[in-house]
Amino acid sequence: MSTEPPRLVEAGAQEQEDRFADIRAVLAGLTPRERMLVVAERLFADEGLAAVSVRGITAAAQVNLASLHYHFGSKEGLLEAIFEARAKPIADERMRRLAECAEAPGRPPLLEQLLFAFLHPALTLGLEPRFGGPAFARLRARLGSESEKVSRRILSKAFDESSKAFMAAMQAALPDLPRGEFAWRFHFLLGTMVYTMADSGRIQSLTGNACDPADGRAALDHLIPFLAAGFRAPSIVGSGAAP
Amino acid sequence: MSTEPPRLVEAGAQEQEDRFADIRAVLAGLTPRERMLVVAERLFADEGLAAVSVRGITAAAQVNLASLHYHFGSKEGLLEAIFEARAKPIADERMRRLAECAEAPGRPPLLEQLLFAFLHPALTLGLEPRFGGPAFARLRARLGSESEKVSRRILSKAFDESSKAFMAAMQAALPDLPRGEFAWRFHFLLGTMVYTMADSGRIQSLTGNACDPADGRAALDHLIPFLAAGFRAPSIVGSGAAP
DNA sequence: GACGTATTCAAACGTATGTTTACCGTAAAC
DNA sequence: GTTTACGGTAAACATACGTTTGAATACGTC
Repeated sequence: MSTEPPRLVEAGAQEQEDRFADIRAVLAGLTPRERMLVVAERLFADEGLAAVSVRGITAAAQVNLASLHYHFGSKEGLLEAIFEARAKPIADERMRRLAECAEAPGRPPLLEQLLFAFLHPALTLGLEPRFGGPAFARLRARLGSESEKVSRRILSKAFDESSKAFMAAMQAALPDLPRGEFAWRFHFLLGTMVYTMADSGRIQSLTGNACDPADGRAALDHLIPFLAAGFRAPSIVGSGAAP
Repeated sequence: MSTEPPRLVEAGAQEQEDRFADIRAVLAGLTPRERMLVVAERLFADEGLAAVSVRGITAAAQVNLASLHYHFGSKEGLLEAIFEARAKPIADERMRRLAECAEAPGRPPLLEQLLFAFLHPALTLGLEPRFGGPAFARLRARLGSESEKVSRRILSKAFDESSKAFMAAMQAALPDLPRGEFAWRFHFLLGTMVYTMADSGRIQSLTGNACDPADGRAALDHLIPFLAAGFRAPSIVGSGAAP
């Protein structure tokens, strides 16, 4: 935000206390293209899209500046490539688990089963620490409040299909809930999920680390009963108790 | 993200289809300092902190470039001034309503009353359309995923006191809920609130405008029963039903 | 070994950035 | 009537930005 202190050397060229020391060994075994993907994912998640420069990315990935445009065409192309690599597996896994729910004997599937199938991939997949932990989750959360056009298109492309499939299944599991009410509650579901993935540090600051949103498993354990109860709350527009 | 087409004139100097046409008349009656506050709030909310330049702000506010640094010292100083002007009223109103809840005859205050007192100021205050609608709400939501140091400090300063007060009161209204479980659920509450304030357009894209998060009153009506049910869900760690 | 494609590289291009400087105009205070 | 303080202005400063260029290198194929 404020003017950076004048760089002594070419921008981003020096080591700057290597932020990727923890995965330097992993990075060394990757191709330049893959290195850029991994590094940019984490930098975007930590600093925001606009705050990260292509020079910063290429320096951290230890590749030449022009390599980024050679492989991805532009900074935005790099972002799309990250989503291609990370979001698709999550969406695919969601669809796979939804199919499993539908095939299970006791139909229609329980609300809790659907919530788990929807949330588990997002909150735990791609969290392998060898790739720098929950970087993609934070990036996805951040994209929800970025520069509109770009991010909205990318999120739609990545998640619309699986989200809509789950909305239909959950609606079927809640036959008494009016459509409008259900839309609001699904919106709230997305809010808890995205806010957890963002791990803004706010709840830690308020409670002194009483809970840690980065712990995807714990988050799920607490989130599912909370959401299930919310979804099953009586509707505020003519409830099922109408005469 | 991609390189903007080359500007014909000095950056931001031309009209560019005046994005503030709706409040131009209001702006004209304000001092340069106030104009910058109002304009920057909306631009920050729409584009993100890093994506908005001081030239863009000063051009839109129709003040000289150097005026921004004269009044606020820096771009970051301007952001803090916006929070000073907008967040304090919200936090103050929260505390006022909390005191009202505590004084009411039927104590302890109902969970729903506390939720309303906490959420209503955030979701409806500062939405006066004369200042360009829910700009501050979107800005606050966006700040939750911005460049860490800056935003975290600003959010803490603005909201820690009132949030902690409400946590204590809500905990008292839920005597059977373990502290750790409550922390998670308060975190989820923040998620639904922030995501609603962000109004990312995601739910509209998924449902075809079945609900509109920018409608603070409707959001509250749906949010409070949802959250109350979630908070009252049985605890997953030893519930009250223990022998 | 020579050819052709794929990748890497150093350097530059043009422009945008946050911030500072030094100079004007105004209007109340003495 | 000069001083003082405040707000506004144009121009410049230094550097960061995304992107492009054209030559150099690697590499598998014939």
